[in-house]
Amino acid sequence: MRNDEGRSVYVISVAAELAGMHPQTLRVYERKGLVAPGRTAGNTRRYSEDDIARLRRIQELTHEDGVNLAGVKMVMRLEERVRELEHRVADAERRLQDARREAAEAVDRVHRSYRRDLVPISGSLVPARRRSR
Amino acid sequence: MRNDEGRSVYVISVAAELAGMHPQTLRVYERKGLVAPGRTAGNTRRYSEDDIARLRRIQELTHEDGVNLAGVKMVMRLEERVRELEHRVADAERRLQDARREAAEAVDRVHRSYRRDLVPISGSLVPARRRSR
DNA sequence: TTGCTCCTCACGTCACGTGAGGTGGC
DNA sequence: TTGCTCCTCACGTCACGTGAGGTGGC
Repeated sequence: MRNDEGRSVYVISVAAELAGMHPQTLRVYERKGLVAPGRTAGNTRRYSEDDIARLRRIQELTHEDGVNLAGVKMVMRLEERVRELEHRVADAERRLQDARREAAEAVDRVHRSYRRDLVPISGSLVPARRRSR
Repeated sequence: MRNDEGRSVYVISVAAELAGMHPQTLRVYERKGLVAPGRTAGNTRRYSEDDIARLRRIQELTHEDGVNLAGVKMVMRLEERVRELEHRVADAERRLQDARREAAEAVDRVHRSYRRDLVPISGSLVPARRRSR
């Protein structure tokens, strides 16, 4: 999803303004591998929303945090890794919940399978099932 | 564990040599909050093994990766976060394995509890238990 | 043609490492 | 006393942003 080209709509002057940067700076960032805008057939850069977001993050890191470009590159890679790991933690913990619920249900099913076989007519020692349904 | 002081044994000149740095540089790094060696009663810095490892990591980041000090600080914080998250993922997945094994055992226990009560004498419809034991 | 784009080169500023210089306690 | 430690100040180097200058295609 969101891998559609054609969303790369902003020409460099507009992208620079949106990101609060000098157009020349955007060219430098591309040369250093910090951002990779698309190109038109005529070799003109086209910046996507994601590119703009990335430029804004670079702006934050350099201006507010004082990180240089080598640092920006490494920080953004690490932030990506953190996001991925946070996702994996959430996923693993969700699967753990599922497994525990499923385990309780499995035990319950086994109990019921035996009770169904053995105490269909008379009263039972186990608590009565709820009336409804 | 390993929070024992007293392991902070290296004086600044030795620490600098171990880390491959100028002593003055170590003082600068402390002022910038990149490393926090202990101090003796006489106000002399004492560097621990952990401090040395940290200094070596800073050396790598600045010299090999070209990251500046603001970047180093942020990168090391993120690397710490990554380690923590990797630990949490491993932990969650281990607990998932445990839960699944425990679930299978619980179901098995329930089966056996009924079989013990009901079919102690005659043969049974369920497959025979393994002979051994 | 106008206003954009593309590029390279150059320069001012600032961060960083480190040397100098002077102090004080084992 | 010697050799360390502590500190501050200063300076050379390098990264970075950005302006200048010249080109080419909608």
